[in-house]
Amino acid sequence: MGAQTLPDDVLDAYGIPVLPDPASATARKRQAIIDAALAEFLAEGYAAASMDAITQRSGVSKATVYKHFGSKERLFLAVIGGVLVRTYAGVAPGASGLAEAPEPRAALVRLAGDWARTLLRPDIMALRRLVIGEIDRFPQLGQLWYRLTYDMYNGPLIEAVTALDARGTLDVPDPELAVQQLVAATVGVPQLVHTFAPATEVDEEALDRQVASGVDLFLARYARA
Amino acid sequence: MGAQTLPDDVLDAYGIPVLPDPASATARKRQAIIDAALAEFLAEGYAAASMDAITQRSGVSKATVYKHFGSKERLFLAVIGGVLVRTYAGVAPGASGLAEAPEPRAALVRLAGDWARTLLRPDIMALRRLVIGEIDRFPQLGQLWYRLTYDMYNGPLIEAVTALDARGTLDVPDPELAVQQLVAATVGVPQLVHTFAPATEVDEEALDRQVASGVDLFLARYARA
DNA sequence: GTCTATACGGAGATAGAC
DNA sequence: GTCTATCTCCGTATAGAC
Repeated sequence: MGAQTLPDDVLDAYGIPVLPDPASATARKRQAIIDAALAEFLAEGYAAASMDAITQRSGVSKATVYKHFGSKERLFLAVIGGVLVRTYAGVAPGASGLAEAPEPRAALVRLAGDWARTLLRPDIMALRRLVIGEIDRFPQLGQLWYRLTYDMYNGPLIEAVTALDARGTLDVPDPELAVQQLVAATVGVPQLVHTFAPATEVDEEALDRQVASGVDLFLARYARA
Repeated sequence: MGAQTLPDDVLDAYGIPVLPDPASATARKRQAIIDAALAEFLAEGYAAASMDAITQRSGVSKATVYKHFGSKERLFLAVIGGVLVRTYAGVAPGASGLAEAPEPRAALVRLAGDWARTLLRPDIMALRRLVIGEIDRFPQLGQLWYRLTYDMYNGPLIEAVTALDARGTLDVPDPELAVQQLVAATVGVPQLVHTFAPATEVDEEALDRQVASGVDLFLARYARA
């Protein structure tokens, strides 16, 4: 039933022993633990997740898991924290070009749409639910999540909105609040539904309509007349 | 250390035995279990909550808990589901008078402010985090939460907005979406922060500003010119 | 570093007296 | 209905050989 441990040295087609770099062998095991732990934590939550299950999923022994990570708590922080950073690093739509876009409305719609499609991915929604549910036990993860979304999305958007204000395209007295409203009115609307009804499929047509309408809401208030 | 069981029959000042209604005695124990379970689940989450701890907090025996609720799972559903219903029933700011309010903006600001102050209560935020974190295990609670907020808030608001549209005060092509945007732009903004940073105190001044600005956002788009 | 085997406690749930 | 005492299993974590 359980995954078998593969031998670290095998013979190639010519009978030459293939000796893997020992360092990379332990690195592979470490990665296997991380993958297994992530799957287990996402499926069961922190408390119900079992170190035995993580051990079996990863194909290493329990002692190895503890040699690498010390405790369940530290394993959780390492895995979830790492996933948060890697997930957001690999996503990055970036609001960079926004301030120079010829058509601000189209650029905002595309940007918010990309962001919404990312955040609504089932794996990211599941991760978000896990982090929210464990925030009282692991406040660091809540801070990390919030800072990452802020650094990656709100921050650049605030700069872009400020630039558009200075150029006279927009009239935004409080850029930070305005960006929070824009995000809430676009991404926040479908996200709320999918937070409480995870099984619901993302309706692309409805999503486009919600995002576009949210951007129009924003522009109706903040576009210079 | 643990709470002691109080005798069900005591003597009053005249030596007359005070015989409590036996039915209400078991009802009181049932209530004690519910209170203890709620506290334990909120503090520890579902999986980490211990039936032993609930037993000790409530002052009854573990067997009694199981006689009443059968299993940990059913206890959780009964307690959290009950709290959701009771919480929302006891809150109900109600959007009833909105359609007839002389000044729609002031009425909307007051309504959204009341709603925000309710949802930002630490106990309700903690309950919300718990429900979100356990949604993969207990989808019923997610549905219940969403339906209750909808029936109590979004639904009446949609009716009010539709009425204001018919009367010519507002121009709202999609009332459901517009109400979702209004809620997101007002309540949703501070709620997002407090979801990921539970320790943060509610800043009344900032809250008033956020709510008022969200209403203005809504009206800038949907008020008839 | 990695394994097998095990220590040790606490979990959910129940039996049987009253 | 309520209690005390207990069953059984699974949890995290570690000791000691290789």
